[in-house]
Amino acid sequence: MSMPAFLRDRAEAAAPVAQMIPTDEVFSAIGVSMSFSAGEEIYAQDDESDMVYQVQRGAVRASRLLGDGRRQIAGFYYAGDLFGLEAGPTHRASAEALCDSKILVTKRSSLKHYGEAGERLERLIWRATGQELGRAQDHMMLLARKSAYERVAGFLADVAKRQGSAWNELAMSRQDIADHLGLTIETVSRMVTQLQADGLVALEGCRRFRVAAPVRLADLVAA
Amino acid sequence: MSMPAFLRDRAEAAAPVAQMIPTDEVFSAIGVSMSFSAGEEIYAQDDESDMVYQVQRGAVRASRLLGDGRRQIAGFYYAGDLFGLEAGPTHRASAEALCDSKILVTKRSSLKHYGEAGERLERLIWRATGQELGRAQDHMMLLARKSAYERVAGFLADVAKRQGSAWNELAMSRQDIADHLGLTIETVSRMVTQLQADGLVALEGCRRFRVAAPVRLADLVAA
DNA sequence: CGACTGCTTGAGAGTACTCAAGTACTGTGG
DNA sequence: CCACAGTACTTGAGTACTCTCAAGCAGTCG
Repeated sequence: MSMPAFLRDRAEAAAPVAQMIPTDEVFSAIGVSMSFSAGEEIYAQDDESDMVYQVQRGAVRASRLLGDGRRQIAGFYYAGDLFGLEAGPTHRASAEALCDSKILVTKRSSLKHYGEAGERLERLIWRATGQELGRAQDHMMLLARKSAYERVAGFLADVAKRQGSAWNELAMSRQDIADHLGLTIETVSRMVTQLQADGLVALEGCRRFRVAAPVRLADLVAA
Repeated sequence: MSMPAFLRDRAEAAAPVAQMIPTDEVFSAIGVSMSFSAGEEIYAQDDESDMVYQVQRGAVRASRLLGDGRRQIAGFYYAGDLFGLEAGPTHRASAEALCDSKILVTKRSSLKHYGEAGERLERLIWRATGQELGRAQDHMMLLARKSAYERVAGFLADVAKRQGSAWNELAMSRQDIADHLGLTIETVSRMVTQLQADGLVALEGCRRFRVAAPVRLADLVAA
């Protein structure tokens, strides 16, 4: 089964009672699949926000722009993840594909016409919103109280956990990482170099890494 | 009508169809009211999280502690606000009363036994969760990309907007503000002094202030 | 009135930023 | 297959902003 672990967990939690349909099947039964090429915008900041999205294949970043050009990446989303969940009349962030991606889209207000499948998806959406809020709180702690070194360590640990394999690919640029962590691109680069020098991670090229000291890395992130 | 604006908006959005019951009435019909004195803990970090809370009177802070004592205040909640919404098996934050407060509490999983009122409250909870996520994204932007001066300005503007009166009370200490904004208490103090010197706000004592230049303050916050 | 707690102010240190140069990938054309 | 251009990433030097440590000042409660 090719369904990633984090997706399976989410689906299980949503429907602990027997004969469940996997998350992506519920969504694909209702949503429309769209293709986006690398860098393409999926929705814009201040767009109307009655849509919900799920990454089918590829990776997505949700970014928020300030008037003077300062940028913040609210989060990265991978296959199976729901996004565009922030409420309000309009989206607070825009979303762009990091690489060529397939995205499922559905209109939130029309879910009620889809009977049980619609209800199930609605529950999945709310559950995902709650989890997203929890993750946002973790990220606020990281931004508010952690050093650059800890932030980059935390980010790499997070990517590694999500991908769950020995070698992990970074779908995003250093600039994206910097804007996610509230740092500059130079500082991110320096911290990656430092983490490597300290033997916590090993790089292969600049978009591929391996966690070399899982325990020490976990300690650093938890601290 | 003494219901604050932000609460009215929320209730209207949740039940645009005629004969609605105000948020606090829906909650008080189901929830149990509890009293907490200043500083008292409402729930602890890592407590089981099947409860939802609403501030009836007073003010609450949600805080998150790191192993080494670093603290982050995820948010402040005032009369009418729902809190404890972050998902997961346990709360990601603890909540404490900032002053003597009355708090409504209800068990999330038991809402289904309350018929229509339970459903309505459930919808309010989900809506509040979405809004909370939006606010969390705003706050991440503030933490990641704004200067100390802008952060404190943003915080005071936010408090003023919520209270909606000429003079505003700060229910929380400088330490709480610092931990919310990812700064030190000294820096918060310096920035407040600076904002005052620049004529953006006027202080009366250290817990009471007035916005002196609303437009300039708004510009600074938006920028 | 004095002690306590919370807030403000000051001086010096440190972390992350800015600006600038250099290096490594990636893709394109010869 | 290699040379070149363009982009992305890394490294370096100096600066600036916020933190740390320390002292002084208010507001509050006995």
